[in-house]
Amino acid sequence: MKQSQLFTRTQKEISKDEVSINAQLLIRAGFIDKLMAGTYTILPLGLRVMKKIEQIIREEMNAIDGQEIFMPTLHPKENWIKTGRWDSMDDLYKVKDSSGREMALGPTHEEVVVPLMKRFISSYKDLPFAAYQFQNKFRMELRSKSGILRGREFMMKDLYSFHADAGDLDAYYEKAKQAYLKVFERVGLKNETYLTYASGGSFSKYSHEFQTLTEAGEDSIYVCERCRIAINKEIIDDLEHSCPECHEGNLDEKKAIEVGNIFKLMTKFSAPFDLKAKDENGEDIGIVMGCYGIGLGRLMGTIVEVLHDEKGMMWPEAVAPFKVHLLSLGENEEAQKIYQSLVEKGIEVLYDDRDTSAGEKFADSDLIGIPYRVVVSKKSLASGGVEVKRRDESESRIVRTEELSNILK
RNA sequence: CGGGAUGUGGUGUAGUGGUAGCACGAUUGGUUUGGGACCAUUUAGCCCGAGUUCGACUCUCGGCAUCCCGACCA
Repeated sequence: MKQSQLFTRTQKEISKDEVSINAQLLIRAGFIDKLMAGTYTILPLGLRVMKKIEQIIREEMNAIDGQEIFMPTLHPKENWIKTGRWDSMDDLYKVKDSSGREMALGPTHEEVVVPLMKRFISSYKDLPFAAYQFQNKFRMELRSKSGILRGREFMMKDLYSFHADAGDLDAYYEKAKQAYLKVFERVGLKNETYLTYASGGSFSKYSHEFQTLTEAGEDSIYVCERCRIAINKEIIDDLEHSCPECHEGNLDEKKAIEVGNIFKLMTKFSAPFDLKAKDENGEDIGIVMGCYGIGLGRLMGTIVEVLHDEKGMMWPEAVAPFKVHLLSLGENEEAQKIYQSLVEKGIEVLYDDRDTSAGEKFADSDLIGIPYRVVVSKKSLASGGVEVKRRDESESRIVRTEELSNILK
């Protein structure tokens, strides 16, 4: 894409109110725009990142046999009455239509997915399976904060699994756990993300969160470096301050943000909707469920919090809006040719063809944080080609133009 | 929801009970082109409402918004 055609532009300065790093960088670079506290427009560059994150998650959910669906945002009140959450969930957005009918804006989708599955599950033979979606969730946060890390409306992947018994749920839960670790590895947060024991509520001893270490986080976790796991502070006393795997007490307290969680729901939601199946003997069995969530916007924000320097963002290749940032300095015809040839080879490239100063192009390139910067100028051409520099390295090198696409493979 | 801070062009700020100024940005034109270049040009503002007052951006009250701390948070 030509940068001259991008309707967004970068900003050098940002309102002093914006103190969180993810908001500062994403807004300055034109990835997102704030509409209200906790609600953001995703702009072209930001959406490219979101779509890459989405696709990675989709591939991993498909790999554990998740079937993608898309459920509505508007939910009938009756379903929420049935689970008791119409009254008990205080961050539920309630809306009314002109006839006075009340509805909820979905903060999660058990109230939709469970009644839905009543239509399709009748036998143990229909089990197990899992369905998931990418959907905007609404939560009436009393205090949204930390840029896009805690919003009131946010994109989330939620997967629900359905099983004939707890043992089968356990097995699937383990698969989901591994799939989640894969997702966080693929988006570039492997080293900072810990499987974390957290409170399980009333139906299982512990749930698991995926916590990424960052000062911007709102949770405190205790990390066991040796086992690569952590314990949420909320349950540390239950575990007597020791690692549940190796039972050592040598734990570090760290700030972290919850980027995902997985939960055994058991029959908590299947029961109120009377979702059951027949077993081999024709007897009714209650269906046990698991749910598994990842907030996409929060994940994007977390990547920024973890991977940036004083000049801007540093996107991992897997989620970067483009692979290559091609800068044309001064007038030269070579840049345009290189751009076309890279595009023809299927390489995603943002081409800074704007008529602005070199300094501005460099600054913008550092801010936007595309993994490879390729500079075409009289100077580079005189030294034999183009200058290639990785965003996360300080040294650049001159590459002959013909070899460029090989380097970028 | 409890506490705190702040509201003046897009951003950062100055200012006085009596015509709101500067810088950056943005626009347009031109000169530039290896780290946010230069010249000219144009543009845009006192959060909202009530009160006090001859007169309120300024004082009072009430609201609203944003950010921060806490609480809450599958």
